[in-house]
Amino acid sequence: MKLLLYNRIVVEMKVFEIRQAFLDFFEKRDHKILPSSSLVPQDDPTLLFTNAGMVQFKKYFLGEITPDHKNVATVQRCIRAGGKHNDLENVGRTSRHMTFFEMLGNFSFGGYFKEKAIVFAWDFVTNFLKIPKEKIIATVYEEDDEAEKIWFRETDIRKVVRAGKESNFWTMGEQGPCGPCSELIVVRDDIDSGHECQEPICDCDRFLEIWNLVFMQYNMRADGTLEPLKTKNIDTGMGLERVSMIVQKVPSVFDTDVFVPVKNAVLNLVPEIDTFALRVVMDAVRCSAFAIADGIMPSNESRGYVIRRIIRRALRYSMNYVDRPFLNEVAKEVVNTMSDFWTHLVQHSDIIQKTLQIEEERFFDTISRVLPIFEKEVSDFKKEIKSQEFPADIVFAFWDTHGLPLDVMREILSENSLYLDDAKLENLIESAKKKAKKKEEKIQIHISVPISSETSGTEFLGYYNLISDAKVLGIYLPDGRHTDIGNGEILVITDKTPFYPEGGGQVGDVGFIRGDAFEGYVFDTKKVGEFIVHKVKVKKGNLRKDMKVILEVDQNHREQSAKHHTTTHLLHSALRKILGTHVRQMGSLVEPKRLRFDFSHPVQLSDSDIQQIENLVNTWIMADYEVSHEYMKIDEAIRMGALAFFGDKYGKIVRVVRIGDVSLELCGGTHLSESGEAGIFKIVRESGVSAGVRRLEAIAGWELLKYVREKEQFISELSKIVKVSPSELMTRLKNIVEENIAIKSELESLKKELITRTSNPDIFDVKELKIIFDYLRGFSRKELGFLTDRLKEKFSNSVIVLISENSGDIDIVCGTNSTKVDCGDLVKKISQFLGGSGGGKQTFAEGKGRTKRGRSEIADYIKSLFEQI
RNA sequence: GGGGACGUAGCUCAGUGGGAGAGCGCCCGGCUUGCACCCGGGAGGACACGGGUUCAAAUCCCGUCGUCUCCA
Repeated sequence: MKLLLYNRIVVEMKVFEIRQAFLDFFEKRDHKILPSSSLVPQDDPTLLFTNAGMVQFKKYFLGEITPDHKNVATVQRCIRAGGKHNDLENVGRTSRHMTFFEMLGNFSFGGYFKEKAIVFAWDFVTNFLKIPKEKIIATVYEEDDEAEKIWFRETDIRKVVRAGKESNFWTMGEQGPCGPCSELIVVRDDIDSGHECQEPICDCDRFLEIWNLVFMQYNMRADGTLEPLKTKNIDTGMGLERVSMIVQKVPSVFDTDVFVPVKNAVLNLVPEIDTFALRVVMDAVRCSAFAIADGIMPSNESRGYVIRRIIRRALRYSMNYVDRPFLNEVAKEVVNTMSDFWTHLVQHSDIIQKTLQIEEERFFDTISRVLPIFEKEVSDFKKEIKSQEFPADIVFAFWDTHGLPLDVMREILSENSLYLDDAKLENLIESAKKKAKKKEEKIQIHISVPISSETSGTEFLGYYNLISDAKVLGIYLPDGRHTDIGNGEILVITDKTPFYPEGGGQVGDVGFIRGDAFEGYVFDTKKVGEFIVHKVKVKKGNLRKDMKVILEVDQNHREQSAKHHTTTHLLHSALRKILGTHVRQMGSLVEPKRLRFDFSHPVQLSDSDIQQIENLVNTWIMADYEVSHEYMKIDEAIRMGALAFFGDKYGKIVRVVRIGDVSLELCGGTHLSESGEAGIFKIVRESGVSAGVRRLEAIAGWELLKYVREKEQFISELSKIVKVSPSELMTRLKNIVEENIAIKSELESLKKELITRTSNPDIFDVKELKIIFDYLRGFSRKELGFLTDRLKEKFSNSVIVLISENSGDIDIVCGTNSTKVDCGDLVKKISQFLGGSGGGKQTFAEGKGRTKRGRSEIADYIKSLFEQI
């Protein structure tokens, strides 16, 4: 679509227009336009990032959820870095690779199939994007005759090529929905790849895959055989930047109009930057800006670590041109240019910049700290050793321990005409990876319950009841083995139970189990599959299968857990309100004693942050909101704005807990009925889990009263000890510490004075040496050392031996200013003579004796040592 | 979740079992008045915290806290 402006200038379609044209095209053809999902896959713990348009529809393809619309189209934000699809190392090297990109996709769940999908694609690409027909080649799976026929019958394409499984058979995983696919490839005559290309699939830039149409028609069974699907699906994906590059006739994706202002921003800040680094920088800023907007903070774990690596890679390649943070400035321009469509970027603009800046500073800090140490290591190595091979383990240590980029070290080595054995380095890295992978094997309890039609799981009654009767379905030993009669410590499964099993961060309930002549204490509850397992300590009698029992939850335990669970939700909301919506739950623990909450946040919380958060949570507690829950479809819950987080495995229907109008969260836990029951709430500890993740510990309700009382008692005991009122405690303690330091130093100088005055040594002349010996009481080694120095100054060519009885110990110190005597040996002998041990260096040594001997006896011994020589 | 490193003077750090150190900065005195002036003298330390091993620990071991870093 070319627009004629001012009669002369021809303007190509902008990225914004291409995106819009795509959505309009499919909307007119009976597709529902849906928004992009987050870069964090919401219901797929196996996936690091959303890496394709189909990710949010996976459950539709698997048939787990029936979609509201048969045909849909989206523009999906995607990251391909880490995991199966990893383009990170290609970025910068080609004209088309990026870690972040937008994917245009049309989907059909049991609606249309191959024919329509192919016709839609051809129509859009040739008639709307006006890509010349003669430049387009289609590929089909080698066994898919049908697709090939459709291409020739329904379109005027010139060339269709058959290809193998590798490129043209799509699978979701080891098993599940799969099928052949067909790709649209654009031949770029303008590019000379410099080699013979294997048309049309080649790694170079000459043949550009722009659109992949997947025809999902089989289900792959675990054994690898294919069975036809009842409902066939369409899943397509077209890279927006790639297709824009063709439409706009520019050499790379980085030359399309969305990148031009970003490029100018970079060149403005770093004019000398090379093309490679420029591309890496543009990609990294775009990727990290979108990631941060979706709550992914750079960190040392999981997807946050991938973002950190992307940012660091950009800094690494640009550090030859710039030595200060600048990505955060570039990010401004990214937000500007991308927010015409991605409006959510604007509201996260501040946090994107701040996070990038912190991350950049961290990188430069690390480099400027560690690089000189490495350089010194290299120059030391060159001085001492003749080999040209620099030890791989040193390079490894600098990378592993200090995060110094490997290729930066390689550069330094080659500048110093040293080389590195890459295989050795690779070995070290591999073994470190293996070491990190090794997980502690948890003892897995394998419990098999005879599945009959009436027992497909344990019914949970605990949202409404704390006491219930139940029938025992199975009894197991702690290691999971089946047993019929239980005593001692056992695991009990019943048909129904009021006991809440550990889940969603909340610990399992405790309580009592009673039956005919039987009593037991439930000390923990867990979930295994669909069954709830009670861990029971038997107190009286035996438990048998099929026995009727009464299960009663410990009310205090449950209530106090509920206080902490409800306040956890309030805390979560308060954090997002006060710190920002970048706050994401990273972990949670709810127990009667306290709650612990981990969340993403780049910096330490200030005292004022903590106070504001506490105030807000307490305001909400005192407002006494109703806490209600309802069941709904997951997509409905998310549409309502419920907080749902990665890591939980949600089913089709989810439970949503609502607290007034301040919190809405997916949760299966047990809660209060009104927020006011929490009483009062306080954060008691703030700490860091890893970079980018903070941890708060807090308590509420009765536990908080207990906590306050403990603190109060602590202070009152403290004031009793120092004998002042609590209000004066601070000044008093400060004074005591200061006094203590002053007294210590005064005592030291007094002791020095005292020992100088007290000492009255014997002096013996033996073979031109002066042996100076004294036996004192009540002085420590430190003072003996001081006196030794004094005597050394006074007498040249002397050996000083000082002994002091000091609270039961016999301390020996020896010093000399003669080179003919070794004090270490001397003290060893003397201390052995006195039944102890000691040692030191030539000019100074010390030791300890255990048996007392008279002054003259020791003096004679010392003299005899010198006379022997 | 697992691995590695670090924490010493205001700052940057050295010190791998034997007496707490250097450079810069600071204070005092002198020499000078050309740009990191120079010379002499001085102050400043719970060696992160707690426990252990040892005749002896900044140093070795365990734990806690804080910071950095690699991997899944």
